[in-house]
Amino acid sequence: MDRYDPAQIESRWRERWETEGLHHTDLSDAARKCYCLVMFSYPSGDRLHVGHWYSYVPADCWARMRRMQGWNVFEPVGFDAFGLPAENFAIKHNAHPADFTEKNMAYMRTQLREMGAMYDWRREVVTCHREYYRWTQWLFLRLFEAGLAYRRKAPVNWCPRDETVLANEQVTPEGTCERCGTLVTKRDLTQWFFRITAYADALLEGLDRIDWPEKTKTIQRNWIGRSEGTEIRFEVEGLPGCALEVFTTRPDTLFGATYLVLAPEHPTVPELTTPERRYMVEEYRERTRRATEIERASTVREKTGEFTGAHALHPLSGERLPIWIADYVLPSYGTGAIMAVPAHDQRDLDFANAFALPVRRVIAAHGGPLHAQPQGAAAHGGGDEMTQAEDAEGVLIHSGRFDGMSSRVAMQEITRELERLGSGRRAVKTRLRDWLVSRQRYWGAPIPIVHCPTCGPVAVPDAELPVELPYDVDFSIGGGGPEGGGLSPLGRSASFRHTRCPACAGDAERDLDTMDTFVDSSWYFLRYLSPHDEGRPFDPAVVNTWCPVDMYVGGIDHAVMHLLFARFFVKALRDLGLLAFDEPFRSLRHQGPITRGGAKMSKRWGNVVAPEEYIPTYGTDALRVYMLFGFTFEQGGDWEDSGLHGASRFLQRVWRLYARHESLWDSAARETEEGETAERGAPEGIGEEAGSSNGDEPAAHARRELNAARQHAILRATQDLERFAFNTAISRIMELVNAANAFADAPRLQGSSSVAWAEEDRGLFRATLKDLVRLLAPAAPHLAEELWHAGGHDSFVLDAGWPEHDASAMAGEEITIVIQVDGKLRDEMRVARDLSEVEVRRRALAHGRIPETIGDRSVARVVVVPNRLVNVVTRGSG
RNA sequence: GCGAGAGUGGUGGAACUGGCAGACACGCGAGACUUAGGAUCUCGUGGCCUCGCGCCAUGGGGGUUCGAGUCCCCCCUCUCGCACCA
Repeated sequence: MDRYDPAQIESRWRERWETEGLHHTDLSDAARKCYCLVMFSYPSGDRLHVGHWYSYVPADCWARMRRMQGWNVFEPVGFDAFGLPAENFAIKHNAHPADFTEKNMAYMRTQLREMGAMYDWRREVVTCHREYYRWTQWLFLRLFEAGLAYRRKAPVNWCPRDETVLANEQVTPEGTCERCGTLVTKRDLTQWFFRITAYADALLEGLDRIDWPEKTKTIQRNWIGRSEGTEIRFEVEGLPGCALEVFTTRPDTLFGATYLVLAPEHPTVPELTTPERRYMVEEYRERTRRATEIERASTVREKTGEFTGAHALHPLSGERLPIWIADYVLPSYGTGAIMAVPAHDQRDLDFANAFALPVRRVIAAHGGPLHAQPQGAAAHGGGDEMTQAEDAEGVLIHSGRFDGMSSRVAMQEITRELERLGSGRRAVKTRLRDWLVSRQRYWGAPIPIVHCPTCGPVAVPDAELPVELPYDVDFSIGGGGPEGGGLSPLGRSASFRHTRCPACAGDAERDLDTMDTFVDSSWYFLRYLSPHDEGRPFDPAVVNTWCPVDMYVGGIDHAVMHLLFARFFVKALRDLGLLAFDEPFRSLRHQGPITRGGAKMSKRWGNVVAPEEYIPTYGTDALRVYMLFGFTFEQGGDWEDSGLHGASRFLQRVWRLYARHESLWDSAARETEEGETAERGAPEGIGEEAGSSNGDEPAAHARRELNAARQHAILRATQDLERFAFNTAISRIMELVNAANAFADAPRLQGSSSVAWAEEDRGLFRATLKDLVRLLAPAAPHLAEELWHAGGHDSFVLDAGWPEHDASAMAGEEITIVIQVDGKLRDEMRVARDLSEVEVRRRALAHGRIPETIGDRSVARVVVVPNRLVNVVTRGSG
């Protein structure tokens, strides 16, 4: 064996794997199927850097172990090729997104190949290809038919820079565009939505059945934001037939309501505003409209609002309640109107204090005396203004016949009473809004709808799909968007725009918007299973056996958005009878971010670490090992060249280990086929009675040590890989390398060549080398392949099976037991593993300096932790 | 503000249900081999000191326990999520 030359080894094996189709998965065999998926790449203009590798390499490492364990692993790859960044990049560089995307993907493919992952390239999926988006459109139409895709005019998020609407999920908590960072504004536009809110409960329920990080589930639960409460109807005084609906989660505080507040945008506001209040109200509404999301969402801001002049009538007490508008009530949540209970809601209290509105306590602390506070004691003007709302549940007071009830009971009783009067009902509200899917941009799948002046929106017949995205279109930004008198790019193409109505054959116009790219990525994992099927989006037979995806790896930045949308899609398709399962991703893992100089890698900062820079000198395997060993998977960390250097040194050390014992290792395959003992965990002389056969105690001892290291490595590396603890898995393998070197360098072998060793040593050592190369294979597949073949094997290491842990081989192992006296480490002793507690205790008390340490104190207690330690507890000195 | 998670050597990071804190590495130091070393190998490497089977050490302070990085309470710092959601 020559020097370790990764460049040469790696390209050679990658070619062999490719030509032999080693990574092609036979999907007809689903008996032990394992669908391992990574979030596919986005060819936006940046090439893949080590940050991308950091989700792909660990996923591949895990998948390789699964494959070696005998699973039929499917690991596909593809491109999320539509989308704004690609389009913006193309505009900036005066290119066409289609051309530029193809070019970019071509480069990324070579990058991905260099990574040495087990991708089945025959099943690549590219979302911007007509063969794919045809089915995206087809699926859109199924949702349309089912009423799950609909058009509606609504205030929507508008990104002025990208000139398109955005889904709520694409607006950051700061109110900026998730893609470009521009402040998002609101516009009233007619847009396409997917009715994801209809699946709020299903989306919540499904979370309990999937193996996802708790954090991610929490984020989704919060995003969905389900709350149960009561909708209450308030008649407006003097306006018969005009009633306001409010939503509250605290119907028990109904008698504490002292005014109502509507969102400024509430549609009833103009109708009920009195003439003398109209000017102020209109002005306030205008001011609100101009305010940005951030300004409005700020909780530290002073409360503002205006009185409408109108009054509502309390449904149970008949009391007159003033109706206000204020921007602390959001138009998009609940009914856009609230009953204000200042005594028991901080926001209402702040508002009441700002505008001198009355405060009435109606909930007393549990167990406290009823009517403890005289009516109006805390009311405004009483001198001692209430500043802290009492939002805890308790017992009702000042609530008529509901007095004395607990909040819990009163919620039900009051709701029941309102239902009886026809003034209310139980209701469930969610924070989740319907998913806005139309985009006023070019680079996406056209929405397959035709707008006919007589028939309205009509589906394009399936047979006419795809509605092809025209190539020759002016997709520049600057039209001003739908409100600026401009048209979305597709509108600028007359040939695209004008068509015939599929229903009445009259002149009609195509929908001019394209779909959000999250639609593309909501079903790509289904398409991977039959990417070339021309008759349907996916093959139900294959999809229903291979899904859900067994392991999905990607960043937590998609906790809402992609991961929520894909779940919705699968649930909707299940209900449409197209799928037999309803959760797409059974297990999910998030990698942490890889930074450089503490900052996220980006072209802008000029801190991108390109794999190509390192592969020629260090090799792919070193890069892979560094990615796996140098960080905690879920945490990520800062890139350090020195870490890569260390990983490379480790691989060199492995190489030298095999090179030094080349002659011995060379015969590994043959020896194994002879069915000798090496394959089993405990060759002759390893067991408890070891050494008795030839009386060579040091030799037997050395063999026991090596075998123990070997078994530990197998056990721990396997466990660690399974739980995505790649860094510790690699460290177990390093320990085994160290142990193997120590064994071979032992003085008793007098530096003799390993082929000259005793048969027992040779057998064990060969078996160890054989296990080692296989343990290493998921992390460093090229090197492992090379070594495997150097060991005389003809098959690929991927098909060599996974080393099996042999517990019996560890039985005779000698271990160290720590002896403490009163919790302090005082000595240690070597005993056989699993020695009885009684015996361990007896020996510990007599061991070395222990009796001396105990002195004349009496032993109160002896704690024995099996195979770990003994703690002698004394009872003071005598 | 609410919720979740995290604070461990010079660095990355280990430590399963409480059981030798710092595995495995990087870096550093000393030595060996070398014409040379940014190669390789060996040894050492948390702090302190009176250099001992010594003492102190897992953000700080209390507690439970034979025993606490791990469990409980209080505080500090950082990260993330939510943030007028009625």
